Amino acid sequence: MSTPEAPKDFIRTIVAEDLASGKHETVVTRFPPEPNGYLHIGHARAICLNFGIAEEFGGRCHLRLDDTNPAKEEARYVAAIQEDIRWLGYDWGEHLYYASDYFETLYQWAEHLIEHGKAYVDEQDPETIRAQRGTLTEPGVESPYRDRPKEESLDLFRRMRAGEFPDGAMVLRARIDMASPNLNLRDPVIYRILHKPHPHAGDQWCIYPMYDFAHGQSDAIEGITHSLCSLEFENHRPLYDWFLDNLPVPHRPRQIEFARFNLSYTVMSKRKLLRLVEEGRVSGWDDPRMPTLSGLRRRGYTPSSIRSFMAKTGITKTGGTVEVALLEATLRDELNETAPRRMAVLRPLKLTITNWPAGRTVPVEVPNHPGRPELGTREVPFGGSLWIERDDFREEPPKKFFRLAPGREVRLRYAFNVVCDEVVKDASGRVVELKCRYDPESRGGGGRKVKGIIHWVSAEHGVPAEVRLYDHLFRLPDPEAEGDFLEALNPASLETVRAVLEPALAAAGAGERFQFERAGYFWPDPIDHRPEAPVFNRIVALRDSWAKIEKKGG
RNA sequence: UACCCGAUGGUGUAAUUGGCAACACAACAGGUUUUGGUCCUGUCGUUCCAGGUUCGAGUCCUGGUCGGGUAGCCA
Repeated sequence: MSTPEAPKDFIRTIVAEDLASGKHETVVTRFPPEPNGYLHIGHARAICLNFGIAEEFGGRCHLRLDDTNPAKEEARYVAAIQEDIRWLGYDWGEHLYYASDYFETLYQWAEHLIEHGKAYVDEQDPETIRAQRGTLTEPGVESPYRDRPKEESLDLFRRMRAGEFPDGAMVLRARIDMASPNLNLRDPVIYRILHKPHPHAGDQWCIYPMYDFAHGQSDAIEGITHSLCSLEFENHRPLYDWFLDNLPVPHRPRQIEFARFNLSYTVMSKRKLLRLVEEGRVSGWDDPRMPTLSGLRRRGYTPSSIRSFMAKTGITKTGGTVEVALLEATLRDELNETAPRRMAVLRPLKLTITNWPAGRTVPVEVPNHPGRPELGTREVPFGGSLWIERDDFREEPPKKFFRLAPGREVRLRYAFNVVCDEVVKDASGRVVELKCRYDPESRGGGGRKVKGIIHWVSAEHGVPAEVRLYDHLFRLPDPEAEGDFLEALNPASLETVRAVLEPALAAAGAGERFQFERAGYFWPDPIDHRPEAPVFNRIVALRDSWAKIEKKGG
């Protein structure tokens, strides 16, 4: 399942070298999400990287829930995380781990540090500890407890575990260097008291290790060779290595950092996504406009398009913003190849053929994919009463508009040419119907060549449906550029229309993706669609060069 | 005026590790087409700056500029 043309990035280069030099016999990576929220497309990069490398080099990739903080984590996220990773196409086999399963070992290692004079219990309150940490330009101040006898620290630490002290009463700190220019090395807190049951470990702990004291050690326990994380952990690497240097770990992993990525027209932080959900700006974590994997899945994105997108954007240490246009182009590329074509009228306008024999219906043979004849054809019923796209008619056509207008001729795709003779309006002046004349000689493309070709659905046979037209959630490339990102929300990110589908679409099965000709790629909404009440989502629109021409001319 | 990291078209990545700056997306111009889709062709760069080494520098050296990260008992 490896993604084609995967670029050889600096991390893969390191892995290849470590394998070639014999430093490692096999590569072991891990994807370590904290179960405190839903996975988004930013996580997909880490997933594709870690699982991708394991796959390409014949190693393995572990799924590890990084659950060291019961105050923020919930068991319900674990299932969602697994579902998202599987959906993306990756499998951790039996290698499902929890950092919390290592708590006992971690605890023993903490005592080991104390016994070697490399950790101490600090009874100062959080404010004092913070004040003593110093600033970016000034060194910190040593805690008065820093040099207390190790026996005393050991006793206190054991009593911390036994639950003798309330939350915040004291912490265990690594004893490193309060003057280090790297703040992470200024005697970091490694254990805190938290009288809170743990979603995975249950109620056996009331002290919990901090990330820094858990991550590298977990890597070591699992035999991880390359521990890949995002750039913001770069400053933590010296600490990561310090623990490995000072603990009797069974293995030596290496941390390598890569740049996180940003996508234009969206936000990625869990906090902001949560706000969208909580304030009801979207329908939930799986709203098709959300950059979450569950949102993209519901929207209709294919996992392969996301993997391929990740391969195209590559892995570097340069922070940047990828244009959503690339994601969309990647999806279109795939769907153009694979999606069967259908006709659907999104904003229906009645077209009546005045010279069509009353009550007559003829089947029109239509290819399922013009570029792939092997996909066969289907019959679409054609009659004298049709729906066409409202946008395909202009009473006063602008320059370069070559669709229908009074007196103009267009081809009804795969069927006949028609000329518009009369425009019918209602009392308010709104166009409600076009009366046209068809050319019996023009069937299937015979007769005059015309510039305009439009799609249609027989009014008698068409199936009404709700169609949800999704657009970017934000109207600015960088929603957080200025002020509140909510002000950048795109008011038109969802438009729901009452459309009419060609009959064949009524039988669409779950998971089937189609191109609605001239409109875009669509699929039945996985939750709301029912055969008797169809609901389709627009996954992505087709490129629309007429819209560009019109925008320029207007 | 701390420490760490980064800088190549509008965007994201390449460049045989010192040898003609390449690919994709976007934009623009044209061609093909029973989807204004697809497909095809073309256009779009002082490789952050200044010096230096070299026959030759995106790549090496020195200095600078700009951008990002870091002061949770979050991860």
